[in-house]
Amino acid sequence: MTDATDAVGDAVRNALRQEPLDPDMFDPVCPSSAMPFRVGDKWTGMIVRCLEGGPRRFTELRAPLRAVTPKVLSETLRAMERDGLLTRRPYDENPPRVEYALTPLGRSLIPLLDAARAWSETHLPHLLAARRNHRRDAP
Amino acid sequence: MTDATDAVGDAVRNALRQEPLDPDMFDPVCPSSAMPFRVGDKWTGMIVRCLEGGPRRFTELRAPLRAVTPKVLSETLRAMERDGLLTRRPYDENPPRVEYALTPLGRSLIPLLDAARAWSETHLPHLLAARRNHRRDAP
DNA sequence: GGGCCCGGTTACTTCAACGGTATCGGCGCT
DNA sequence: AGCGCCGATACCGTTGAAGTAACCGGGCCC
Repeated sequence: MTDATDAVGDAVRNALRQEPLDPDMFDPVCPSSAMPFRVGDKWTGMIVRCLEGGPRRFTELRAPLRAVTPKVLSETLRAMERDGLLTRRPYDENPPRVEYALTPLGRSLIPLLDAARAWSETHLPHLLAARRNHRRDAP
Repeated sequence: MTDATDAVGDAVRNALRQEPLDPDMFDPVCPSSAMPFRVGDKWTGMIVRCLEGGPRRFTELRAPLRAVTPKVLSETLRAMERDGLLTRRPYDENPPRVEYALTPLGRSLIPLLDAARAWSETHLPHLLAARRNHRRDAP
């Protein structure tokens, strides 16, 4: 039996903050290996996608970015903060809580990511087919 | 990424066999250091721009891409050929002549490059300013 | 026969990104 | 007392892209 304050807290949380990120939101096969473009560092584009729906904390980001180690995630977040793509906001609580949120500048990358994804949906199969044929033609 | 596209462009170029590429068509300061995205390898985007107006030969490409060494240019071109982004066409002449031309797949990247350039024109100054401020705030 | 030109190739080195493992500090819980 | 949570940081190793320097083959011209 949950008590009323907890229910309110959950409601607020769900209003301000979304459902957990899908751990499978990124296809482990596709990313940097095949797509002929990249936004920022290896993880930048995926982080923007994760923050698209609202702020997230460090460990929330680790779920969908399963392969990323805390070191690399921390480095990438810092670089993005330095470039004004996101803000880092620590809360004085315990256990510690830090929230990362996109700035308008960070959000401005979203159309670019959309364009890249659209390109991939249309053309990436051609690219991969060309790659396969080439291997067959000139080994 | 600055370039030397002029609206007069394609018709004239295709009819007359184009003018030499402008050796200064790429800003040596801007490219990989600042822009938060890349198309393919370091040089791929610039090569697409160079071939946008029609086929070019190896040494023609070396003029605008001043920093590129023959090794890297050769590697990049072969990777792009493998991926179906361009075709390589050697002529049986002498001195040897080889022409590289974009395929439709390669051309399909142009809108993406345009979007990236548009982003840069609008937002890159903000990013650079944020980077400067950050250095000032937390040294 | 000794240059030159074009379109490369080969061998070696450098450098930054990325990754792995281990550890920390502060607090609360049992 | 000891453990675990969260958000990191330190140290070190690997990898792969990129750069440097030198050379090559084959015609052509002097």
